[in-house]
Amino acid sequence: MFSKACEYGIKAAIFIATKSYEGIRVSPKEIAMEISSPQAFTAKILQALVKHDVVKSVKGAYGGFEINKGDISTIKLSQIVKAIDGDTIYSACGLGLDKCDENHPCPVHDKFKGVRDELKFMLENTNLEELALNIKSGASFLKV
Amino acid sequence: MFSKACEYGIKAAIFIATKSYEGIRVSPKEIAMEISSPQAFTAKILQALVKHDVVKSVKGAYGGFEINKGDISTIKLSQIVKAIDGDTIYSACGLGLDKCDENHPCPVHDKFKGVRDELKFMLENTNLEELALNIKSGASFLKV
DNA sequence: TATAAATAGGATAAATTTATCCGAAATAAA
DNA sequence: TTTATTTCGGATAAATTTATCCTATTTATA
Ligand code: FES
Ligand code: FES
Repeated sequence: MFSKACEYGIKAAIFIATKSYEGIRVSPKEIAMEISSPQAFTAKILQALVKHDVVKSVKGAYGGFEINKGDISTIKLSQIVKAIDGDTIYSACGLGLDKCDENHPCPVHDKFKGVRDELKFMLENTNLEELALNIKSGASFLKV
Repeated sequence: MFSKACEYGIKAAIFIATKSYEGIRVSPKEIAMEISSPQAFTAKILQALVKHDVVKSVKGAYGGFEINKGDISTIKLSQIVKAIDGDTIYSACGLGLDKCDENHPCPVHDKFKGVRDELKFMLENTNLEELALNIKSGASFLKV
C-alpha cells in the first residue's frame, strides 16, 4: 500500500511527536531503534520530511529532529504520505492508465474511486497528535 | 496500490473474458497490444493466472488463452489480485509491522483497517463479467 | 577559536520488481 | 510423421526501491 520509505516516515514522525511533547530532540539513530528501521535510510527520509516542513531539524551539537508542539495537531497523515510517496495514491488510476479520467475510465474506475477516496479522507482526517497520544498511552505500538 | 504485474493481470483477464464470449482464444501478443503492456512480461503473468485457475491456456497451434464462458461471472477481482500480489493487501499492517494484530496494533490500525476492509470487500464483490461487459459496451477502456 | 556533536547530501551497493530473450515442450493440421 | 504454431519456463538484463557509507557543513560549548 505505502512504500517502505513512507511507512518509516510515518512511524518516525509519530515518534518525534511523542518526544517533542517533552521538549526532547531525537537523532536518526534513536528513531531507527524505536521504529525498527535502517538508520541511514531513515535519515534520508527525515531529510524529505524536513524539506516538506513536516518535521524541523536542528544541526550541530545538541541538535536533532523535533516538531513544534503547536504543530503536532495540525499535521495530517496525508502530508507525510504526499511528502514521501507523492500524490499518486490519491489520484492515480487503479489499473495504471495514464490518468484517472471520468470521461475515459478504466473498468474498475467507479468501484476503485470509492476506496481511493475513502483512503484519502482517512489520511486527511488523521493528525499526528491522536497517533502520538495513542503511542504514549500504550494503546498502540511502533515496532515488534 | 497494485503492482504493475497485477494491473496487467487484471486488464489481461478482462480482455480475455471479452473475447471468450465470442469463443475466441487470444495470444500474449494480442493481449499486450490491447492493454498496452510489455508482451513477454505479460506472458509471464498469464502463466501465473493459469496456475491459479483464473484463465485457461491451450498449447500448440490454434492455442491461446481463454476463460470458460460459464466461469466469467464467478471469477472475482480478488482472485486475480491474490494470484499475482498475494494476500498482503488484505491482511498486512499498513505501517509494516510483522502482522496486523488487534492486540498489538500500530498507531493507524483502527483507521487503516476500515479502508483495507472496504478494498477487500470491493475486490471480492466485483466479478470479471461486469468488467468485461463494460468494456464491450464501450463504457470503459483498457488503454490510452 | 578549537573541538565535539549532529544533520545534509553525494556516491555507491544490495534487493526487488519489471522486462527481455531464447530454447523446450505441446498440439493441430497438412 | 512432419511442420508450423503456440504456451512454458529458465536465464538474463534493466529499472526502481531500499539500504549503506563517507565526507561536508553546521552549531553549541569549552
Ligand atoms: S480511470 Fe482507472 S481508476 Fe479512474
Ligand atoms: S497493526 Fe497496523 S494495520 Fe493493523
